[in-house]
Amino acid sequence: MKIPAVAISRLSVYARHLSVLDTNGREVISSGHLADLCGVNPAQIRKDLAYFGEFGVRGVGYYVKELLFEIRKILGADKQWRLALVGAGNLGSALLRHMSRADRGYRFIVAFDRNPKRIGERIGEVEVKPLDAIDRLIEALDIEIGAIAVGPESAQEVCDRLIRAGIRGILNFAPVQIQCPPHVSVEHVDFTLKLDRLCYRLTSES
Amino acid sequence: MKIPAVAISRLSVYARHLSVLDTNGREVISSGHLADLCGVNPAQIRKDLAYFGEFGVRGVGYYVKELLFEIRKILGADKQWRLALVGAGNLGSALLRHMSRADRGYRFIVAFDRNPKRIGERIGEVEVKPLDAIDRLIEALDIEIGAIAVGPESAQEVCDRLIRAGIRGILNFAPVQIQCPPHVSVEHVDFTLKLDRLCYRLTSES
DNA sequence: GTATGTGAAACCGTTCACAGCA
DNA sequence: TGCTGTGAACGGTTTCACATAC
Repeated sequence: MKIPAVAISRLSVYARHLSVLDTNGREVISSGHLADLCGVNPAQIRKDLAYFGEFGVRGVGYYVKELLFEIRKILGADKQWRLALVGAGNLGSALLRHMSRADRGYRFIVAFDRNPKRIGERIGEVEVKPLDAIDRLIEALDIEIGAIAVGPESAQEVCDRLIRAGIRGILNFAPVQIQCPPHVSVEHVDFTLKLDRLCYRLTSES
Repeated sequence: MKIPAVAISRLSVYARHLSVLDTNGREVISSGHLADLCGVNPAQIRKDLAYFGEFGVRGVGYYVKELLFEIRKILGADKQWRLALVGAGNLGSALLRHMSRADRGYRFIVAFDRNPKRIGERIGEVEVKPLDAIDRLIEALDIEIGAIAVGPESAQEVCDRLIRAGIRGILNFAPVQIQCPPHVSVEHVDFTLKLDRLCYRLTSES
């Protein structure tokens, strides 16, 4: 069955709120209450969950711990993912430092950069390696996801290189669309598009 | 007429490609060719443009310079927007440095931070001010958009403060939904949601 | 002939409303 | 009684197909 990508993002949001609820000692929650917290329709939550099975108890609701566990399993968040960063500039190094103190399921293992001055530098918990090391290290370090934080002009080249090295998941921060074979998944993160949207609304609504 | 937000983001993408085409000296382009470049359906481009008027010539296509100009006008990208950053940590300072060398229509004018150690520091082209200065400076500096790059626990408070100071557009990098009155527009940028999506696909497609 | 602009059709995601079960 | 799970209705976006204009 085909599951919409937005539904997956909503599951992440549900998981975040469930995690807080669990920490607060809450044991059971209804779709209605969770929907209020997440700002969505109750039926939406039930439909999203129905893609994957039946996790609730009729007349009662969902057991917080159990549902959180199940959603984590669905999302693949029940393991540690090993990431590599390409491009240790402003954005890239911010990512490294940001994630090094995150207790989540994501861990940057290594970073690559073109600039010789940065090679050998330590940022957060990782060391910066030259681009040529990609082919060797991606496999040796068992990296599963590549984050691209280089300029738009070299994003495609870096992408090709990562794929050649065996990467199947790419998080692209460069403001360009990237071409990939179908066995590779790409997610594009581009806050300038969001900024443009904001400005459009500020322009048109006044 | 109600225009879908995704349509606006597509206009941004069209504009990017048109800009490159223009630089390369291209004068005319058809929806079919532009669609190939942008990875969308040709009818999609025509429909998106039709929300705002008629910009093409039948049998010919679109004049690149003219269409680019019109889209920029629609998006409100024909002016310089004045931004303020709240939260000059890893992500925040990366944003400042990143945007200070961007020749786009966005300019960070000032940054705010809670941490006394950071007050007075200069990052990129702006100086870090204390949070209390928000109320006064947002108006004095004629800031139109606030970017929130603080932790999830203080995002809502910062948001309220910005709105009280007169901000009508917010770019939220904190991984929480934010409550706002209807006259304020918010865009949420959250790469961890994208990362979760990636992991879901890597998990389920194997 | 060629490519736009646009009603109609197809598609997809969301919400409703209620049957089913604790 | 109360809340989940789900078929059906709804609403919105994308794509098709063709009339229209250069």
